Amino acid sequence: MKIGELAERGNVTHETIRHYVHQGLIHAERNPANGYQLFDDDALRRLRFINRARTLGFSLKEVGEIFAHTDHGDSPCPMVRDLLRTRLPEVRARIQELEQLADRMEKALNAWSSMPDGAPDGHTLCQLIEHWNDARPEASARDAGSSHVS
Amino acid sequence: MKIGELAERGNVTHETIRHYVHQGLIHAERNPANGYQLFDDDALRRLRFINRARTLGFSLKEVGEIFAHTDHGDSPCPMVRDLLRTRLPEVRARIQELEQLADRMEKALNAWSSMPDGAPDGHTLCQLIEHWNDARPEASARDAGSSHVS
DNA sequence: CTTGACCCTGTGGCTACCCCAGGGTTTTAT
DNA sequence: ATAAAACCCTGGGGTAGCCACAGGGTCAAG
Repeated sequence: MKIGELAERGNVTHETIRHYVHQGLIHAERNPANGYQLFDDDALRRLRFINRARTLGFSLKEVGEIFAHTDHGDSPCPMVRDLLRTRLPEVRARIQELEQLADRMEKALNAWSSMPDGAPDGHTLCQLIEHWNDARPEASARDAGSSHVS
Repeated sequence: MKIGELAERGNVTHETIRHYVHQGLIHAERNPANGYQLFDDDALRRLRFINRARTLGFSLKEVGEIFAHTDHGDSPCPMVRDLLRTRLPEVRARIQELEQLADRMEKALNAWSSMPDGAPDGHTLCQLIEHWNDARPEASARDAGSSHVS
């Protein structure tokens, strides 16, 4: 099948497939007549595998490692378990960070509802933010960097 | 002050400052003798502002827009409120996504604890993942893409 | 035989930086 | 005075997972 059909059957865009091919996750033959990529059922199987792995939080790089194990004749399952066990607490930590962020946002909105906007005076950037109580005196700016919405 | 001092006082690395300067968020004079960047108190004020804005979930681009308003003589506060009101539900949605991801991971780990690894047979990639119940029959692969740990 | 749908390569963009190379300058210690 | 340490510069590449072009060639239907 050609890239468009694979994309449709795998429920992704053709750019996604091109990306996976470029990353070496999916292999393609070439039609020598026109240079088109030709995919077989194994490509579709890999594509669907990638989709599943990604709903479990695996990165493309990790998927590549899984494929490398399998192609080498080794069972990747132990590694997969390990990865998941490592990743789960990270996800939970990320959730906590985001909950704290949501908290800060909510508190700021509440506090600001009773504050005037303040006109710019050449030294003030935004009254609301500058006079807002950070509530995290210990936090460094670099820690805060990871508290972002996707 | 030079970049190192500004970095220290603002609790960021000098690379971060170079990044902000490059993005036009912080302005610097130049010492014509050696090309070193020279920062004043306004730079420090802006840097601290950026740090605070980022703990509230604002992106650098948004900070840039806030600065543009202020530099133009307009109060950015209404925009800031709006941004936060828009962003808060997005953060909450992201939290839910991650909670669902954590759930899937946990369920997979539990299910797998009683499953054999399975040896590679040339058609199987990873038994665990391929025979795992997705539990989200409606979900498209593209939706799943946003469910990642930072 | 043309139009539209499909395919190609290659590049740049997105976020918020980090890291490195390869080189100048300034400060501090001896 | 000088040498080492500490600081500064520019510019480029890397990170994750694609998307969006530009500027083409190819193929199927009417």
